[in-house]
Amino acid sequence: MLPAVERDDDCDQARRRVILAVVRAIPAGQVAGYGEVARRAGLPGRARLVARLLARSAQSDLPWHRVLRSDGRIAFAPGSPGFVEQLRRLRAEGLVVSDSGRVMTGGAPDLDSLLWKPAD
DNA sequence: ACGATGACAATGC
DNA sequence: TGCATTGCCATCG
Repeated sequence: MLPAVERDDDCDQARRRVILAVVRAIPAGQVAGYGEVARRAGLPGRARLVARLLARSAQSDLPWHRVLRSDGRIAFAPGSPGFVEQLRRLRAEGLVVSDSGRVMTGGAPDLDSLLWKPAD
């Protein structure tokens, strides 16, 4: 049987696991915001937690570069190593990113705009 | 306990 | 678009 009581640590680990799963679920060529990831993970308002987590966990299969700030820009300071790397990875996936770090999604391919698209 | 900090977000100008 | 302000959460010294 499972332990009668889950340690607080296990709870945190569960959160991490879900967040990473959400990030891994972002399709190549698409992006998501920190807050968006947090919400999908069932942790509304914990955008900064997502950021902290991504900073710590560097798994090879983790598409951390697809996570952007809510304004659609790379979170790293322009010119910083992380910025350069993320920019490189995003462009490698076919995304159009300005040198300033802004990702051009070609409108707003979020759920709403997709669901409202009349016909095409 | 308390203030500073950070891969953030929402709002207003 | 860009910048400043405020709110939030988790760590750290």
